[in-house]
Amino acid sequence: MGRRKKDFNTSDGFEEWGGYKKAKVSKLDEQFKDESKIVKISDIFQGVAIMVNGITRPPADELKKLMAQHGGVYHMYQLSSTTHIICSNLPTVKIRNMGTKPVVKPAWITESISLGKIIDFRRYLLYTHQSISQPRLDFKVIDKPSTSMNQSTTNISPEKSTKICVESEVKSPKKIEVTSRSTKTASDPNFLEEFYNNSRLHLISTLGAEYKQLVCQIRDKHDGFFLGRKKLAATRGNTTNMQQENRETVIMHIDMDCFFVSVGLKSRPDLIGKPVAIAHARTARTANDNTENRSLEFAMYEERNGNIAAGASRVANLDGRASMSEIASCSYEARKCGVKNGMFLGRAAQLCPDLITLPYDFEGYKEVSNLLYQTIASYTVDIEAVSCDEMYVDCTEILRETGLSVSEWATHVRGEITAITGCPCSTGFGANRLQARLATRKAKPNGQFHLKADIVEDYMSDIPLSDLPGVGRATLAKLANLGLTTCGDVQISSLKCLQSELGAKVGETLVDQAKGIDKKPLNYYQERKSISAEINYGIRFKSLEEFWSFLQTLSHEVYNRLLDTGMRSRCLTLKLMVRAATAPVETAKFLGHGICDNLSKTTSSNQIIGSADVVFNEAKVLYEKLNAPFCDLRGVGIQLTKLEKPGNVDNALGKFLVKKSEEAGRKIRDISNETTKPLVNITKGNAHSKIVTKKDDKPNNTPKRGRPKGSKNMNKSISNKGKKSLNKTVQNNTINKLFEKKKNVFLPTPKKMDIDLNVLNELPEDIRNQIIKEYEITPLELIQNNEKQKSTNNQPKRQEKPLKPKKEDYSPFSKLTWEEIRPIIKHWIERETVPDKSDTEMIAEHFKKLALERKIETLTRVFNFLFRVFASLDCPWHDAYFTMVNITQGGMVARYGNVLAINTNFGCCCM
DNA sequence: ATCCTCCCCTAC
DNA sequence: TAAGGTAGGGGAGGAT
Ligand SMILES: Nc1ccn([C@H]2C[C@H](O)[C@@H](COP(=O)(O)OP(=O)(O)OP(=O)(O)O)O2)c(=O)n1
Ligand SMILES: [Mg+2]
Ligand SMILES: [Mg+2]
Repeated sequence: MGRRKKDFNTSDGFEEWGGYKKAKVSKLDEQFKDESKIVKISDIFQGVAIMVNGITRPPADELKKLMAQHGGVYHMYQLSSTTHIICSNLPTVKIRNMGTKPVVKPAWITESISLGKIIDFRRYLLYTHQSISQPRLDFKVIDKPSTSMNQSTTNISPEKSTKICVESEVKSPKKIEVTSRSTKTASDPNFLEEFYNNSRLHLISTLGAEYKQLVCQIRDKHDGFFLGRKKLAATRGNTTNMQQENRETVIMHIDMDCFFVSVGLKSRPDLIGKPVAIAHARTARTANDNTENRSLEFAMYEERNGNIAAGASRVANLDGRASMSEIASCSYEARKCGVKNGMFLGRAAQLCPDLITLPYDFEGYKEVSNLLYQTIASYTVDIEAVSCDEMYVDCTEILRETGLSVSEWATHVRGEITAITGCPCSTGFGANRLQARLATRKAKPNGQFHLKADIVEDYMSDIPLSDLPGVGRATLAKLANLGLTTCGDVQISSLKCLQSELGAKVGETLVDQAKGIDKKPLNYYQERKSISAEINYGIRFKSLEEFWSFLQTLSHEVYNRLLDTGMRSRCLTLKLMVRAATAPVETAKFLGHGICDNLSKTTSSNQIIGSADVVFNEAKVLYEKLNAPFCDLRGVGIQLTKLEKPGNVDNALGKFLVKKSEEAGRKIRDISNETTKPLVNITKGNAHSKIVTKKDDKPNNTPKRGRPKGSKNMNKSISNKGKKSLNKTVQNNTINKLFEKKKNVFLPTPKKMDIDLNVLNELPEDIRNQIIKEYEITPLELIQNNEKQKSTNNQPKRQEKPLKPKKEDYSPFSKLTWEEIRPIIKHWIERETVPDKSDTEMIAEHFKKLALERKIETLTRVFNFLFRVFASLDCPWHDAYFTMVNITQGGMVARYGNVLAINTNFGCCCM
């Protein structure tokens, strides 16, 4: 308060900032080596910038008044072209957002400032620098829990800060050296690879995804002969049961018992029957005490999660030396003491002092998974993969053909799996997936159970809600608030009440579930809707460059995964975990993310993402928008959505081409929604079998593509691990190859056009649509067929994918001349009552490309034609025209910095 | 009404 | 020390 200052004061201790504003980031750390400067900055403690780029919330005047009320000092401060308001010297600063919109946050404020929310800025210290490439200012926060300086772990550059902290408190620089040497963070060059080699969650995610993919492939390639099933039927030797009519659908759920542990015990039979857990840490106590960082974080954790953790806190009773290594899986003996999968080892050891830990064996898990799936696939392909140790199986056919009872079948298949894998498993049976899963729960460990229809109702009422799939801790807490703990409780409560608490959908499914009803059929073809890579461990960036570098690595990773799936994406989301404002800088768990706010931001251009560089640049832009200081990042992820098969890009166009050939012209969208059902029918249907055979005759057009260089491959894949016992189940070479082949596992088998398109046209409409989808017949292909076989061989798609990803977007038009495209467009407008947005955009993208290629004359002809034709159409078409004009002009501006003269005046209401 | 964005929740 | 990933379902609330 001793400081009186005027607006726009650039002296007064703030010169330091002026000094930094020209500094390049790379030079910053160097500057901070001069510790006197740091101290000086710290003198400006409790400063807060409220204004960014001329927008102040609350309004400057009000802020000024507030400052006066609280005895603080108010400055307005100009730096570069940006104005900041600084409020400083306040023991307490609380500001209520009085504006009409949420505050435009300074970069370093991680709390969200919603309307009316009061923010406590007390703890912030502030300094700033200007980053190299960005015109905007970047801030860092220096956390300052108490008024005295000695506590503040100045967060300048971690090495610096640690040093300062330690010197003032512990005076043991030696320790620091040790820590900084052995600490490997995401900033290190090979972090990602090493992380993936050690991440169980990464392993089970990718493995699970591979099996989902594999099931699709097996189904596509399968010849309908199931060796296991045949053998089993033969041993039965009778066919009497086959005559049993109308057998009801029987769903089986099968799941390995404490999967990781069981695999581990294969090489440690001496530990069978003992409480065992799989974790990275060997012991439950760490060498160093970390009480200091933990107490605050744990307190915050309880505060944030207390309501839902309900006494079962993850961090309960943990002290400074309890291991926070996570238990991936624990044996049933350990579970008796209350140990659970996912629990921290330290906590588990408290519950179960005799707990024995075993290390991971990733290769072993892959091997057993593979054998599990192979075994089941020798009986049926009606499989929905759930994860690497678990699946749903429609057993109706098996039971019918072998004439076994459910329990006989269960005994048989469990015996076989146990024999082959060396690991126990459990199976549950029921009329739907829910019943099957609940049956498995009862069966475990190493058992089987059939939840029969006549007892379902009774059975359900005693089931705790926590057993229901989809009901987790948050839902459970809400239900507990309503006084509900069992399915029986839910059975007698009102739908309305549940829905208002849980939401419409969840409430509805819960009511069904409580009665044992599950309307969701098994899904054999699980289509990817998103692809992502995220790392929330080891994220500690010391400079912006480090972050950029990591972001680039991650961009490549996620883009490579996209290539692996053979899909394209139009939408990118950046996901950040940012240290919560009051959370300690050092996390309780070593290199963990600690307590964070989760932020995400999505692109909206809707353009196809054509390269890893595009991913990187988009992610960069999004990061800037999220306003999170790199030093507070604790997790980074990139997610790609709006996925489409290259065939589907055309599908947009395909829509009208398909519609064209079926005069009815019904909504195609339905097809894509019910991808599974019709396919099943087709597989069984007569009309289709011919085509299936054809397809199988010629499986070899599969483009081979390797992973671009840097990608890790260690953790990957369904390998030929399970070979040794394979002959037992050998039945079908094609299928076994799928299991062995690690290559192509990710690829959706590009089924080659070997179908006579004329035959296709004679099929019933829904089947035809399905085939078109399944075979990825591109409109281009259809076009070519329809318009007299142009050049069937130069399919541009797919082949461009390999090692060097092409930058430019794929367009089915790219190989066509305007003369060839014109009749297509004519056809389009004749057949469609209303233009489809994606069709419009696809066409427009082609024109944009022409602009970028400086094909001005062509463009002129194009738009003359379009204008003439579209003029006679109604407003939706005019809109489509404008869309095309706009997108094309985008290309013009990019190439020439100027627009092309195009007639846009239809003299119509929509203008 | 319907879509989009930014979350939160759940499962393995 | 520790390796807290990945995908889908769904809701709130604003934009259209
Ligand atoms: N929080 C978790 C949950 C699971 N897994 C891994 C290890 C498990 O062994 C495997 C399979 O998960 P399950 O849910 O099937 O659990 P288990 O197989 O271990 O035990 P259960 O007998 O209950 O199936 O996934 C994990 O790493 N972390
Ligand atoms: Mg299991
Ligand atoms: Mg499982």
